[in-house]
Amino acid sequence: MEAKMPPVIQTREIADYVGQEVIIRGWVYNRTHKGKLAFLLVRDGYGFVQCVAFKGEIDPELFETIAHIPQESSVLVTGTVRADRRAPGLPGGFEIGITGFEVVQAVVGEYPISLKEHGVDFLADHRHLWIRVPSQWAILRVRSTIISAIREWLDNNGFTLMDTPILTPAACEGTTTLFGTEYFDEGTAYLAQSGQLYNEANIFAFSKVYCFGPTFRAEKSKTRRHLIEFWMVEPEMAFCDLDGLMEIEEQFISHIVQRVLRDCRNELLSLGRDLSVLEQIVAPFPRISYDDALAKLTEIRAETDDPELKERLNIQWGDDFGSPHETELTKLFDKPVFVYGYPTGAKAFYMEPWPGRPDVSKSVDLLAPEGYGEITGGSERISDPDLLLERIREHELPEDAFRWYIDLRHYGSVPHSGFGLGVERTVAWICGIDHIRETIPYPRLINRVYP
RNA sequence: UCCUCGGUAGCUCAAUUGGCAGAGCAAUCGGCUGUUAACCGAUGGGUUCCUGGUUCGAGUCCAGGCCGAGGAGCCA
Repeated sequence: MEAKMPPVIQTREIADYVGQEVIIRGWVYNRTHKGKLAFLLVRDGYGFVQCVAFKGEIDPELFETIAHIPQESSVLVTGTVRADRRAPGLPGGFEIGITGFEVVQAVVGEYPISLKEHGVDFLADHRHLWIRVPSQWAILRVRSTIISAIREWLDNNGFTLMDTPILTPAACEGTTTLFGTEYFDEGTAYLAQSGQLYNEANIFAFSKVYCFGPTFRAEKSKTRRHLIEFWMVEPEMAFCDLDGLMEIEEQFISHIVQRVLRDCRNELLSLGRDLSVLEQIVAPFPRISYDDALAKLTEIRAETDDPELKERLNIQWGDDFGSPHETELTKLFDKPVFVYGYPTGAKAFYMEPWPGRPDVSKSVDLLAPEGYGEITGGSERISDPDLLLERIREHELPEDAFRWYIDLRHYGSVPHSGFGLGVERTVAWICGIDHIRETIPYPRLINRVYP
């Protein structure tokens, strides 16, 4: 009788194969050998598993091959799965006793990324290889799950996906600097910084919509929370006021966090994330007005003995919050907190004024806990055509370019609201990592477009 | 754009007052039956970011530049 080939399995399902012979197709992440005993830590894209070979149990030549296989060589490992508490991996606790071993390609020379520490510049230069290490692999798996959860919730809650253009005719909000590019005979086109204005048209056809795509900001920002190219999901809802907006946001964010907890437990644990912190991220979220937040900050500033913090927290009514303010505010809560009712002057032109207080807008930012800061920004939009035109003129925006946008308010205008969620900031918060550059496969920073 | 700090072996870093350029890891070879970034021994490995200056002598001091990091502003 012909010998049956063992099944090729994924390391994440290894617990189901204890006692069976299986094949793992992957890459050697680490190798160590101790005389007649050799250990390989093999990754296959779904996890990491330790494979063990004993000299004497297998062909001596094969043992030498295993004991000397260079890091990152591609291999086919055949062996029997067994549970062993000592075995590292993801999920750990299982290992494979090697019975067969085939080298697909043996790495020649040095693999640049060792298991020792590296500097950020070196790692960034080798991002194409860096994504293989467990921490980066885990972060990017969480990112994928977050994006899946975003789409899942919106698709299941009556939202229609509307892809808004990436090449746009003019400044959408007139605030940030845009990337320009030559556009045939039409002059300069700009890379989108938001799909919101288009979504405001889309809701009149589909009621609830979202766009999801890359966003480009040519700002010379150089901080741990800024990318030049980042991904943003922007839901927009007809017949929705500021309160309705906050309810949707908290349901949406809660779903994302709980879905990651369900599907990426091992990844989060491998990143050292405290899961209990994430487990309490369930709607409703606390809400605080800009006025009250400002009062709290003034209080904190008065109480601190740190002269540096005192200086950094210096703020007057009308100013937008900077990151020091956001950090101090979020320390007061263990859930994300809504800050609503920002001064009109600090926000974009299209925001509906507060009833009876024209200097305040019906705007709301959601600040993530643990100092991660703003992850969403949204507002109720102006629905009156005359007020909108007035605002466009006040902001000295090109009236012609906004003709279609004002037009929307003439044909069945309704109260409507929307927000934008920054995917990378959300990934950074949920994973508990310091810098946004690790939350996207190939980050674009002010001083980096390679690789 | 502003403020602060940094640039030495493939990587991470050390080098006393200005006095012979060093270590660990990685690579190559050898040893070891439970390693967790294994360990032990051996071998090879340098434009000290660049340009100019001071000095008998510069990785070290001075001037200018380049590159990077952290923070600020702006924002998601």
